[in-house]
Amino acid sequence: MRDLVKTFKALSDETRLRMLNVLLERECCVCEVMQVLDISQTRASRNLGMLHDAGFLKMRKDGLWSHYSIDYESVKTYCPNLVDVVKMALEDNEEAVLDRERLREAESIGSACAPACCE
Amino acid sequence: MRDLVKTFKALSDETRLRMLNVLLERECCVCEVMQVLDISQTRASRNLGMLHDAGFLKMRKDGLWSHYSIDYESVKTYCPNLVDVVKMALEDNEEAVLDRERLREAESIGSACAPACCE
DNA sequence: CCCTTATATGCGCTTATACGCATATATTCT
DNA sequence: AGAATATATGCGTATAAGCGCATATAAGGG
Repeated sequence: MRDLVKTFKALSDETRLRMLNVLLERECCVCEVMQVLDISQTRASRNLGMLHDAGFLKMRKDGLWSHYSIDYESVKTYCPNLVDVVKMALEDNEEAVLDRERLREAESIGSACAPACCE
Repeated sequence: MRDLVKTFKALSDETRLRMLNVLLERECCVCEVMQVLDISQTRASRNLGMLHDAGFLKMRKDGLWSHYSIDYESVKTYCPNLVDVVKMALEDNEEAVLDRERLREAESIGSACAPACCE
């Protein structure tokens, strides 16, 4: 029960929903997330950490960068379809669409952070 | 986005998850919920109100009693399967099973509150 | 009309959450 | 080794959440 509460707490914050939204598109490093969502480094790191701690994300260290991505296996074993619920709910959401656009722009003009981050 | 946050906030509390658990069995009035979950009247009323406000429950007034039940239509239009996720997650949960047992006991020996409540 | 019962709510308190600032840690490059 | 960059974290603070107490509201019964 405590784990289930933790799961939903992780989802009950706008910043973290916006993060899941962009990570559902593709893996991102912390500095990409902070630039796409236009939030501080502290805020990006803390909230990505919370989503990771709640089992929604997996993390991959690569040099200076921490790459976060949806951990489909972990989430599925706990709450089937929960990530899909978020995805569907944000599909047509105005702010979520804008964030996904900003993510694509970052891709087309090179990575949001240092070039070495996303090659 | 704000609505989605509100939806998940409603689910990120143990009391409210326990409430959904028993209401997934059947409609209950406030005094039944407070007795099955062994919580105060204030707490029962407030948290049922929050779940109602978030669109998870519908309310039916009948004399002195307020009967709450899952509002499948409302929830489905907003977040398909979200209530099912909760139901599945709590299916084998120890505390949730105990609450459902207490609910059934209340049924077998008459309603938890005044007899007129659940005829 | 008063009393009882069920439910809702204003208020105050306690605890939890979210965040920025500054700093620590870790890695790469020179 | 020292500088630069990316990320994590301790601390203080502002805001929100949860709850109990007392009280308000509302419906029924005597």
